Amino acid sequence: MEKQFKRYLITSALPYANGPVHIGHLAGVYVPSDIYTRYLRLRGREVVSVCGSDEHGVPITIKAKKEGITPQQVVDRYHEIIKSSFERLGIKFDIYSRTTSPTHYATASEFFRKLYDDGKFVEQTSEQYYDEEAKTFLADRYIVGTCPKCGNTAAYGDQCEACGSTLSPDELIEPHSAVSGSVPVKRETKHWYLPLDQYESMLREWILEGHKEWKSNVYGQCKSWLDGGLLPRAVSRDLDWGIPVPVEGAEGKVLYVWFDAPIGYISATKELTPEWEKYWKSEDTKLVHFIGKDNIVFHCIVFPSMLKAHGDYILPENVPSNEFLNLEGNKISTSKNWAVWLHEYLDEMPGKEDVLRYVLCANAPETKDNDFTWADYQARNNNELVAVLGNFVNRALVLTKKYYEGVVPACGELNDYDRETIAELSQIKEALESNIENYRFREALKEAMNFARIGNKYLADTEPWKLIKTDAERVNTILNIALQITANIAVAIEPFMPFSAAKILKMLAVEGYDWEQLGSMGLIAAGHTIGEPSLLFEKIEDDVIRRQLDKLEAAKAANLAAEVKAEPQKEECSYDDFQKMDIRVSTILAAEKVAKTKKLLKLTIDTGIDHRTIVSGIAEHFSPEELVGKQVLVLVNLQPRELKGILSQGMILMAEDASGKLRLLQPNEPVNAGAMVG
RNA sequence: GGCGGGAUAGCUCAGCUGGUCAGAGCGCAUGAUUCAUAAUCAUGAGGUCGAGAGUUCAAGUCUCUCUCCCGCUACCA
Repeated sequence: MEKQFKRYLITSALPYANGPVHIGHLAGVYVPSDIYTRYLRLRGREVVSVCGSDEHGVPITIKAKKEGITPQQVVDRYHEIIKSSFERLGIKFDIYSRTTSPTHYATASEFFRKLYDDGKFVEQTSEQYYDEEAKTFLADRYIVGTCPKCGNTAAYGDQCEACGSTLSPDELIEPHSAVSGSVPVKRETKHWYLPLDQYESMLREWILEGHKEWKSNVYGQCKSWLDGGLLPRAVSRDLDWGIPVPVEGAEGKVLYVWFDAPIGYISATKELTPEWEKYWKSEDTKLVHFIGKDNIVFHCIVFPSMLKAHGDYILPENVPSNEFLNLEGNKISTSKNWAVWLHEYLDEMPGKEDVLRYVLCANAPETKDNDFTWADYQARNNNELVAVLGNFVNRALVLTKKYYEGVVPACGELNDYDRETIAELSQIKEALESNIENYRFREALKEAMNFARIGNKYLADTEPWKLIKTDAERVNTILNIALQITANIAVAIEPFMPFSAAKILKMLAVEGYDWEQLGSMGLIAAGHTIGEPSLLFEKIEDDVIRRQLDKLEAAKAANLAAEVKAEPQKEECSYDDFQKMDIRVSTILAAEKVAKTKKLLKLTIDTGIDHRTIVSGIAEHFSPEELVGKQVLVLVNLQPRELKGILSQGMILMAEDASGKLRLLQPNEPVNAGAMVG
């Protein structure tokens, strides 16, 4: 039941244009998709690979505001950096477009309009915060106020960056607009929703029944969502940065970024070729989305629903999705500058494009999160690329130079060992193909390297440097085979390491080959003169690695310094204000975890005034047992609030250090419960 | 808390529908070798396959419970 496809359409997740691309993006998405695409091209398949910058969404507007420039300037800057660094690494898309392109505006608008006209959306009016002064609706991110948890006065409506809490604007104390500073009011606004629930049975059948071969992480994630039941999702936002909703009376509204971004794949194809429809609308096209695990739901649930709602489009045949790559044991973080940025790598490590491609593929997070370390990078370069691959190519070429002045000797009669070696090569070809076609690039790369391993073994076993003195005739055959293997390597590694493949071809002074020629012993004709040998890879010394590690250390130190910096003093308050707060020393009498929560503890405390219940989000910091009997400071006259159905009457006071750890505040010696603090 | 993914030699990982599946690469040790970027080739690791129980003639491979890591999710005052 394996389907036959006439052509391939490969998409790679659109990088978000609020920062450059780092090794995590590469290992997760772009290196695999490039390998796959190059392989298909080598095989002569009809293939189109599209990508582009995702340039809408709130974070970009925030970044622009922060830097005092326009969103367009932000995306222009990063689009250029991303695009050129991809090119320099040899990530070769047929088109790298962007979602601010006119074609995309038109395509996304038409797409929305078609769904709208066909009645595929549900319209719903809800209350959202509105800034009357700036005359604009406010995204959660644009509402600033005091964090109800940690007291940070600069918490955002969706999150407090000081304590990491996820918030909603309703929770903020004294919310005000980040745009004008005025107090936002709630106002009704209309939005369009895509009723995902209507596509549930289609998705179930398509994924759960039809695509059991998908990677377990992808399949599992989809199943989880489908089993949980799908809800309608809003496809529009009140924002002025994005593609305007193409409907009467929708002024000030734009397409929500996740709705417009995947359509970017379609727009890019449109820009590339007038024949774009045959890629998107014929059943004999194999559509493959390369993404990271954070994108599974959009590409497997949401986008397919959109495509289905539209009606004309095919659905992806597979959605190979990688896990995350860590860096030196820590999560890669853009905001903490804990990353290896591609454009910086290219500047600092010139000529080492393939080394990075190799390491990222060999250590790709295909089944679970993986760790990138510079020590591993160095080891793989020195022990694998230099010692196995580079060395073999060098041996074959230097021997040819030495014994035949660079003229390829003729192949004589083969002996059994020759035939065995050659047979092994075709076996590798098959393994290589099946691994790539099943998106197992790590394994495939290992197979490609086996060409060089076999070559090294062949030379060691046949010992031409000895035979040259006794049986020069035999050496002709040996070196001919060694050179054929070298040419084979150029073909086998091209998808993974295109620069090195080209370098080998140049040293052999030959043009390129087709994938189908892989395994052949007739790639180089006898009598052909090869070019000058040079080193394919060079050893990387410790000091180079040291510099990269130092750079990371510096980033870490800078971070720490920034974190330790105390929050600025809050606004002055009067003595009366302070007096309003009734803080008491209290004793914890009992503590238990609140069912179905991870962070909440239900505490029974003796305030001296009474025994009461407080629910506190500290379960990740303290076990119930260790709290019982402890004295703590409690704000007892805080307005009670219901949490998980339990009425919480007060707040335990805590101190939080830079790492986010909580500490209890206690009197230095026990005092009676109910003692006033002030 | 719910859900998903992961846990296999020092390191990075293969092991599909249960019975040569206890493996590969790197590191390490010993030997061989010198054409080659002190590169290569051969041999070796005795890892209770996260823990425990179960199904089976037979379990990394299936079932259950538990632990730890990573995500997603949840009304973190």
